[in-house]
Amino acid sequence: MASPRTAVVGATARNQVSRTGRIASAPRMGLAPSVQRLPKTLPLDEILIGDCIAAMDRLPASSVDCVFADPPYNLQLGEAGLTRPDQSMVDAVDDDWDKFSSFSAYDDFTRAWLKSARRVMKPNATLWVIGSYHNIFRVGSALQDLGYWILNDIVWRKANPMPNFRGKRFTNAHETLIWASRAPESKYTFHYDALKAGNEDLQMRSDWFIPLCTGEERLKDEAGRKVHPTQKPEALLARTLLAATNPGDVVLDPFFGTGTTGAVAKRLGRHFIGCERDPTYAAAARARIAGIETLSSASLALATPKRAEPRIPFLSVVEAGHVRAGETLTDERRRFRATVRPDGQLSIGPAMGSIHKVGALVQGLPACNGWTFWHAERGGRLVCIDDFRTQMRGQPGA
Amino acid sequence: MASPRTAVVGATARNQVSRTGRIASAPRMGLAPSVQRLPKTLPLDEILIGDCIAAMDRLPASSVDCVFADPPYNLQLGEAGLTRPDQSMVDAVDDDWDKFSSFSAYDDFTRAWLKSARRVMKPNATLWVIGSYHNIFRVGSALQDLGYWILNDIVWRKANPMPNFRGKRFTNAHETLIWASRAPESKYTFHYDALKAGNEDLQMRSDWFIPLCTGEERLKDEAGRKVHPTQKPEALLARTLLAATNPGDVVLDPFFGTGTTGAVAKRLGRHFIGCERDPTYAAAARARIAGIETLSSASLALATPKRAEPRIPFLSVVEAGHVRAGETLTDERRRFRATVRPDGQLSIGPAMGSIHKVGALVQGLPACNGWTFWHAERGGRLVCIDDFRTQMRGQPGA
DNA sequence: CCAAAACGTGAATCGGAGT
DNA sequence: CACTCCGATTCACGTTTTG
Repeated sequence: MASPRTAVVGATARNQVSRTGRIASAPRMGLAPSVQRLPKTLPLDEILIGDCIAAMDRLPASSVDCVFADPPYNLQLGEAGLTRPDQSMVDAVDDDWDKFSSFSAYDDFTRAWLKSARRVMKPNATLWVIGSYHNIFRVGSALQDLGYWILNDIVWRKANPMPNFRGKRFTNAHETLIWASRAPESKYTFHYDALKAGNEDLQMRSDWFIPLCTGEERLKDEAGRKVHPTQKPEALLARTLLAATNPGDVVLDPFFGTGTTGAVAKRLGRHFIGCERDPTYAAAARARIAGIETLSSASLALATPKRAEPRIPFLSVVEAGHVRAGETLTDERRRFRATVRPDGQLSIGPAMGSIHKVGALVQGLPACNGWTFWHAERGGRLVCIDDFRTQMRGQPGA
Repeated sequence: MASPRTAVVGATARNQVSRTGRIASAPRMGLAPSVQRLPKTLPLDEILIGDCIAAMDRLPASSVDCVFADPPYNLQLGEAGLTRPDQSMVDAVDDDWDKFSSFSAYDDFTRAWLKSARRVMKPNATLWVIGSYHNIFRVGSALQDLGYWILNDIVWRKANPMPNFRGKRFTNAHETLIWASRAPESKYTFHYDALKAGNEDLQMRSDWFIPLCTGEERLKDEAGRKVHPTQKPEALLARTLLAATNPGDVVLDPFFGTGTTGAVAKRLGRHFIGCERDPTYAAAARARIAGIETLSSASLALATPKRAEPRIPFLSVVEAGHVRAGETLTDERRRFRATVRPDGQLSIGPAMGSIHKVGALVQGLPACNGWTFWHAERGGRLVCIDDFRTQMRGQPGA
């Protein structure tokens, strides 16, 4: 999948970034959000304090490559609180930021931030949202209504979920992420090959098994209390960013919290822009991210997908002498035979055409990849003509 | 959880049912739906031909214990069709019943049938709906808006999903079920202990690993073609009905199709009411259900699901921190060295790939089990990376 | 007759560059 | 924008055919 190199604003922003990942970012002067000026350059690797909708509305349009959002879940917990079997209290999410008066109010909020985010996204950008059954259906519907195009829903299967203490329901052992492009026609980034290779050469599925954020990774204050109630595991963010962004890309997180998106983005050589209303969360995030080191560019380099490699015409393979004009090619099982012409076409009887056309013709199929279909005899063995192409690609200047 | 014994109409209906599962049902005379009379008794273990909304509106209020619904998904597939890598065509769901002109039209349809179903449900009844990312967010939002109370969202993880043939997305390897009670105050049925006992004494989680409906179970016509494009596996229905209904309960399925709900209900000693528009589907369902025998009440207590052996990708081992990105792995004799990448691939010089591919490459072999070949240094000793995988398998739910 | 290989298939929102 | 052409792309099962 090609990265969206053509988006003008984003390309400009990225070109300001040095190879080391250090960039000259727009100064933040501690002004209240309402009087901050429209930034001429993107506030890269910064945390914008204040309401995320206002903050996003001040960013230039079409300027970020990806959005990761972990919005309030609109949990509808009773007043009484939940107790464990030993009568201890469960530290539930009861923060003010998770209070909405109704589904309608939550919908208004959801549509507003999704709309603001969409303006800031480049045409080929994608967005991730995570949620639970309390809010994810509202979010998904809003996404579709606003013109986003859902690419996958992803299930984060928790290795160690909180049990259901009352025995009244199934253990709530997963959360849902929605991955969507800005529009149906977006040419989004997806590192299919890298994900497949990291999954023992099988396609990565829509169900991911990842532990909760606990232990060392979980941010705690001086008293040992968790700083944020819903801190997400870095592994989850890492998989999303590895899949859907390139090194140097800009990732926007409207609900930055304690900065997991920023931490992972920095480690993986991506840039982030965070919005966070709570200065305490933002301060924790800033300190956390300062301690992160970017991995070496060597370990971040992506495998080049086949379709991005330079195109080599079959004629060049003939011209280079790997295959000779007049020679006969066959398929792997020697069922069909065709003759190589000096102009790089194949002929079989009166029919003539490209390696693909003739391959399709003899098999009676609508299409065929001639590179993998046709073989030449070399020392008594059949060699796929794609091997010659691979060989030529290895040569500099090919 | 108490079963809804108090609901008056349902109790009456249930008392008419003999122990054998044979019941004296209201006569169906092949009348068109519009002239059928309001049944005085529930049409138990019957299939009502025609539009499900009209059919449900003719049933008495507060009369069923559970609803299972597999509505149209509103897939929005392109004109072109999808080909597999071998150029054969994918047999897509292109039936008329899955065609809607817009999200708005689909929403209207969804709200209408959910509203009709809710009237027929007893106060303590629950409803299951299955869907994919195409429709499930619309369904979930509508549920919430109509006053249903979501209890869980359940992920059906498919053992053998269709792959993504173009390498453009994550393999769509799951579907989502929503389980909701009629209202927040419903005292619904949930067989917590039975499910736990059938799950190696662990609480049943919200992610279920179940194979597709294939082989013998899949209904075929004389020509060997599948009768229905989206027949659901009986194992899926069995788990929902075992969890949320009691023997003798009445289960309503507004989109009966080829009758999986009816077949499983009968086998498990529950009653069904099916609505189906297509007489061909209904006829197939009727024949299918006639061949089902109800299990003995003794064996009903034992029906339990199995847990699958987890496959753990190397990426998960990296994400879990057992192996660090950037770390060097070697073989047992320290002849070869490779670097771990954050996406779960290994790299060695310019070459890169899965643990298996790179293991094969350095040894010059056609294949290699990377799990047993590669080792990490831990406290001066080499530890096989397979040990980390074994460690992770110990986690419940993996 | 048995083992191995080949074949069929499942709710799918599944190109992109060049002309 | 429409059209042409290159050429990349699949996993787990169950069934059927081949050796």
